[in-house]
Amino acid sequence: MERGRAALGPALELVHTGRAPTRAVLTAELGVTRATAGAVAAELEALGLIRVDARPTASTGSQGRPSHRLSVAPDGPVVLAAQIHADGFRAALVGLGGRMVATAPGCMTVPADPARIIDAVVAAGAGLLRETGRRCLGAGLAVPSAVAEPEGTALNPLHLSWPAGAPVRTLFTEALAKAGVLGPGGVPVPGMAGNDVNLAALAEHRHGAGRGARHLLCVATGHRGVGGALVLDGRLHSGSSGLALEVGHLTVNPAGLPCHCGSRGCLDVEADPAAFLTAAGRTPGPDSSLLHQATELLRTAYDDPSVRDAAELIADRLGLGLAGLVNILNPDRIVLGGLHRELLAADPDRLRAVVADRSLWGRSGSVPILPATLDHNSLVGAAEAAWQPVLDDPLGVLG
Amino acid sequence: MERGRAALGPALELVHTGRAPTRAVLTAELGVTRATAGAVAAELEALGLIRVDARPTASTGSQGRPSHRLSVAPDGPVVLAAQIHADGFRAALVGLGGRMVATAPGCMTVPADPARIIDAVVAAGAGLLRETGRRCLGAGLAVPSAVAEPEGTALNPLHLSWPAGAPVRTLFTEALAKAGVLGPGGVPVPGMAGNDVNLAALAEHRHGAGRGARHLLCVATGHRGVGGALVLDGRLHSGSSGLALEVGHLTVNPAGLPCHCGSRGCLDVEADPAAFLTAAGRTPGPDSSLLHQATELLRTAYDDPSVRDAAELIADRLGLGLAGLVNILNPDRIVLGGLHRELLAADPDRLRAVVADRSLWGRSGSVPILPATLDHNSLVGAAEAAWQPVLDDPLGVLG
DNA sequence: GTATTTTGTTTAGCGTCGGCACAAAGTCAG
DNA sequence: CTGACTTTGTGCCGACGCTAAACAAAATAC
Repeated sequence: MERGRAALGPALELVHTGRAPTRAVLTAELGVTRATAGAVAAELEALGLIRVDARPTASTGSQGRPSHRLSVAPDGPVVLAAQIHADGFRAALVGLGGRMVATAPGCMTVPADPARIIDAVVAAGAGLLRETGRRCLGAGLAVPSAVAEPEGTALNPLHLSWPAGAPVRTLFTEALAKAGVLGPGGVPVPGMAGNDVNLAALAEHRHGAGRGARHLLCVATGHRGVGGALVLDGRLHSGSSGLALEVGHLTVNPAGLPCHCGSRGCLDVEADPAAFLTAAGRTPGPDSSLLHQATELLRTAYDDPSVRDAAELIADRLGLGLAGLVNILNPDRIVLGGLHRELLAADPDRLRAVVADRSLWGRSGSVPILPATLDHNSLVGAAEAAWQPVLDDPLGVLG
Repeated sequence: MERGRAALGPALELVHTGRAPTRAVLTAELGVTRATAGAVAAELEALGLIRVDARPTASTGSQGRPSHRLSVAPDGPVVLAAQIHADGFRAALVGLGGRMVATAPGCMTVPADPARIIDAVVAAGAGLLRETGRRCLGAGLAVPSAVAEPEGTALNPLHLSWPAGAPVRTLFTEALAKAGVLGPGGVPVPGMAGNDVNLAALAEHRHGAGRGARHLLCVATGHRGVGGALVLDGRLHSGSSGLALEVGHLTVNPAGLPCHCGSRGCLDVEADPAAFLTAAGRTPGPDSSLLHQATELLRTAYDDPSVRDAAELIADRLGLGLAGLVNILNPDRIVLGGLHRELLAADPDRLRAVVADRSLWGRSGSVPILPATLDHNSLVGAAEAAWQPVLDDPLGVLG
């Protein structure tokens, strides 16, 4: 009776990522018959997740009956996405397709303990849900720290002056229950928590510069330190305990600065915004503005030789680290975020040349290196994590 | 009518890896009903791949009807496995379960060009097939070089004095056709080719020290250089073009020896058998005996302070490299082969301590590091690669 | 010896999907 | 404008592959 139950998840993911604009291509992508694809689309529409245009698309030039366009339901359910960073937090409602429906930024003038700030960001999200009246199907939280699995604890939330091992997922889930954020069936939605760079990589893979990549490597800075993430065949690879891609301690300058990890010349201290500012002869400001300060300097004063030299120095070190990662992971695309995105924009060729030169197989076809393209990609990534159960089994969540 | 088609592959893999000793646990592992599991087992038995014991197992102590044991068919079909290394080649027939049915070693006194030696090893394998009269379902070849995908070319067969880019998979497939190695339907079997360490990792994961690991990292030496491999959720991760886990150029000694990659202090030149022999004050012999020479020295003269010191030096460097990999890959187990296996055996605690100390989260639960346990694991791994199509879809190959 | 537990088999039933025919809605050729 | 063609969407049927449930078999437990 209900046709196409197994294909329901894959079909939703295709529409979600914009790879199934019509039922015809959905049929081809799923490898099923038109009958099944039609039933799948009807089912997803009945669930309120996608929309099938009543009018066929305007003439495409090709002959044959025109297809009806598929798209995510514009006022379908959403997920609650939250991000905490050094200078504040941000809550948002995100629909399918990575569509940001509503956002609420928040400041944090004094460092707060994990429970307080997580409560605050959830309260902001719950407010958005009340204002918009949207159904909520899940919730995701991005934090600037490695998050251990399956415990859901933040292992190194250094930039938030939190205690190591803060149980962020539990706190998030409890805050959601307290705030009355209910999912299908009236039960509180479970909270997902993850590292911000990991989640940003997921977002870039689904909706940004990483679309279509099979093995996507992302490297990005916040204010301090360098983070990495890897998406393999569409799934985030976070290692056996969530701690993979801690790339900050690759050695990129053997005679460099000592690092808190015990070694010296780590990527973390040699290629982050603070390192760039120092190299350019500038005095780094407070931690919570390093990224902004570095980015502005790079954008406005690139003609200044000291800035240019510093940019090239940092780019060379980053290139060395990326080359090491290419030798180990062999990705087919690299996306850079934070300061590294700006370094790439300032001089794309230099960085690419260093990576090609220092990676073993660089000569025989180098890896494309692209800047991140999404605004708030960690936030969208938190939403992706929250959507994942729905994408895996729509009926299991909504049935 | 034909019951259990989707579960056929998973079921075969369970029996193949020894995780389904009876139909009862097969039922549980597959998550199907007893009826389906019984039909699946019957189908696999009819295909000649597994055997269902006629007599029930001896009393197990637990009550209830005793189960009939499942095992791989002792005289079922085989695959042709081949390995080429610096001092010769080896051909074998390998059945399901990693059972070596017949082997034929071969020497190579003078360096030969790829086509000649591949022809020779295939001829040896074809001879074994004629002698034993076994059905052949596939063929796999292990070479000491990165193998590019999808081209199937050997990119750095340095130890074989082959030209870089030798099309080993094509040569292998052609040799199989020439030698008349036929599969089901009388068509020549296709040849698979892969890096020896990669294939060894696959073998250790299925039948050796890596059994049950979710994310398995293998690191091993041959005579020169260091190789790595990663098995993720049971599948070999060889990157987007087959070049992943080229771990030989991690920096482990910033002030160390220059490497042909342009850097200095790479794992390749700092932690291979030649480096160990030099550190111990011994004169390295010819390339094709370095591993043997180093292993013997380590086994017989570990009381000699110079040997012990050298072993500890190399182990420390290896530990540094492994720690870097742990930070990036976060595996839940590490298996070491070649000289590294012996270093681990000589002093297990030292290596584990270095890795725990230098990896970021070592304190909160360090990664188990184990020695490889299979003889000829690259050869068995080549067989695993050849079996893969059968494990994925038995009917597609045999139906 | 009977009850209980666990395993294996048979049968019936049903859900899900492919195949096919048909309808719908456009372009193309004359 | 009309008819042929192409492509998309839908309804119906049948087959395949599974579950469920009852039954049978073979051991242990009391």
